[in-house]
Amino acid sequence: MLTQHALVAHDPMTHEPPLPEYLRDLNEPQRQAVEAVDGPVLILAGAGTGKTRVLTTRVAHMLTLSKAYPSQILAVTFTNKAANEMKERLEKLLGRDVEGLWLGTFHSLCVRILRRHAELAGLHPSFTILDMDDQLRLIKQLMRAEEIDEKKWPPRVIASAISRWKDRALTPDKVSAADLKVPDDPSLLLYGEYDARLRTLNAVDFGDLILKVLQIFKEAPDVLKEYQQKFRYILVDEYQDTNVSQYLWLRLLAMGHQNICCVGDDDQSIYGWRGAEVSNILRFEKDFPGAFVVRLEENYRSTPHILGAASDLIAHNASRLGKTLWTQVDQGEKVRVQGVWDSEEEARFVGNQIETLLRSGSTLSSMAILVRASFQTREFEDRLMTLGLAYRVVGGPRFYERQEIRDALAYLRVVSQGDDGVAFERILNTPRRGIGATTVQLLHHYARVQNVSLVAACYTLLETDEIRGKARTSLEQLMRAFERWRTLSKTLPPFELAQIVLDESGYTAMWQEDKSADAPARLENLKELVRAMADFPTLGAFLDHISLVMDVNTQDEADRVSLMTMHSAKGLEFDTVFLAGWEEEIFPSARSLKETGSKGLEEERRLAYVGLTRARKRALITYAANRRIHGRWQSGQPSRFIDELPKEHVMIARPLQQQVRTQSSWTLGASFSKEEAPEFVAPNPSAFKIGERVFHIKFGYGKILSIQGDKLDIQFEKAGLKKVVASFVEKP
DNA sequence: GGTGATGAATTTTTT
DNA sequence: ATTCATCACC
Repeated sequence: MLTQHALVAHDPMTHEPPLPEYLRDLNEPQRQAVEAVDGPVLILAGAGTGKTRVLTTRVAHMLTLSKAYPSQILAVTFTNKAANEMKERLEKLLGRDVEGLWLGTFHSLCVRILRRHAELAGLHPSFTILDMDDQLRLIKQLMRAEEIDEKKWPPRVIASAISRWKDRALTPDKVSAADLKVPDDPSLLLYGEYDARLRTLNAVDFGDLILKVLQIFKEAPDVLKEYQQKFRYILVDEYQDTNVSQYLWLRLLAMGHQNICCVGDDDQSIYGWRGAEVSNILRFEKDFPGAFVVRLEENYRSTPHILGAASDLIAHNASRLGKTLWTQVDQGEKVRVQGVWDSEEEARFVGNQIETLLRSGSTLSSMAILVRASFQTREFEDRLMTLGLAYRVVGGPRFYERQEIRDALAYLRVVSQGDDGVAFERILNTPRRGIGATTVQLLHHYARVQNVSLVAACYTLLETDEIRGKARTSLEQLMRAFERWRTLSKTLPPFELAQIVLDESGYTAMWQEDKSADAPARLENLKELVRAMADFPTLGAFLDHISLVMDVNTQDEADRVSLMTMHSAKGLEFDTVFLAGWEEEIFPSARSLKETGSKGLEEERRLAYVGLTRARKRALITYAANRRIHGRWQSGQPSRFIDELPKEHVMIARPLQQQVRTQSSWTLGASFSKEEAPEFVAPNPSAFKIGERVFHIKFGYGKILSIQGDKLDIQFEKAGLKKVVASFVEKP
């Protein structure tokens, strides 16, 4: 079925069968992991040990040996990014396109299966997929109907409880009321109602995608058998991140042949809070007796100092399988720890370090600032902006989660699926067309009583006199518009239809008339949405795509510093990594400790491990004595993780003290008393003098009028008087 | 039914 | 500090 010529190189010196070329570049454990094609295999792949390479090579190997057709291989990842990367690298390895491989996220693969067998799960194949925002709306509605106090039971908390149950494959009937800690906890009641509501809406949420397929596998043995036979080989990436449902799903599929290969790293399990079970990877050998376990421990990414620091840190965790990363590269720099006065100074310090590195020839894109929580990126953004350094925030608010995009999509969902009540309600009165809460309530009431969709209720009630006045005319107009758009959708390409819908509905006009500062950006986003739709043949295909891929691929090649949380940094690497905000309460996060205790602490520590191991050459940890939280200044202590770092791999600098402080304002932690003097650049005092002639990259030549710290007032010859940052001007 | 003011609560991480 | 919800008033 396949030719091997291109991939096999003969070695005339030995009598061994020739080794395919792709195998020769692997180290011994990697090669073992690739060649153990049959039976259960667990690959414990430490950070930077060539995990993706092993996975892709393994698939290539199976195809080369004609072990299976592409369509008989199931490869599961957690993110769409990982799936795409795997596909690209596989095709590069094989030198051709691979068609028919079942490669994707758990969720996207489940959609594919579920669309095919929807009726078996009590769904129509056109079911819609709700995202978190939809879920929350729905739960709020149910809570209002039940008159449950939203203050006492925040809908977000209820939603997350439901999701956790689904992660653990617990349907409402399997949860016992005794599991609830507080007696009047309405979560379980709402879970039941929520699921019932989803059924009438012909909708599923993310958790359901796995759960419904699981249900089909259990209730329809012939369907399960079909897939068991179809997928002769199963590969799973990031196995430490699987939840119980996903685990059960995999077990059912692998039950017969046991040809399942899971790759993961228990030390990088950082998604316990959304249902991931480290125990899945810890007990793999019990689940699949006789499993072949390989450890990938040779690290190709970081220096020994970085690995040493990370290894000692993670050794403080009790529940782990244990690995020792090693590397052949030279020592390099020690991991540095720097205390600063407050979060503003932290941003200044990191900014200065970046500039220093730039001067020594580093690029911006070789650096990243990693934080615990996304709100921490803000101060760095401000600082980088001031310094005129290009940056990119990775994993921030995502394109398809923006309000205007979700509104636009709601219109399209109603056009595509006339009975999508969630979407319909969203845009019923957006833009304002005089359909207020009273009317919506009326529609809801009727829909619930008659057990029909919101849209159907709308049609029926329009035939009566229940709705009058402005609401009536608006509603009639809207329904007619939808019918027209629906007709158009049969002939027009999706992006043209979208443009018409947005214009005729008055949605575009709504933002055009909006005078707020972000209105132009929103209009731009809407244009971008229409552009993105051009790649899709049908509206349905587009909607399915975006409900799973909530982000747009931005292939931004520009040279920028990356700014992100440690969670979103997983899988990435940079020459230099700044690890900011290593303070108690922040990192480890107080909330994490409060909610899950020592288990939470271990997960935080793994997060620290992930953060550190992102660095190839340099890691610089900072902590601030003071930080503004919710607008209030609060003081903090250095993170316990700093104390856990081994002295031989770390250099702890004396905290920077930019201004004179009273002794009470800043006490050195016990571990910071015996340090060497800071050897890095402190925020540089201005090297300029008043009256000096300087050059600014944007404003040209000018004369310094006054100096305040690192800020200069300069009278530019062409640009006039400006206040600029000292680091941005130079002596001519 | 819409608008604007006031007051409270919020912040981990995301497929 | 910002955002969100509720309430009084148009």
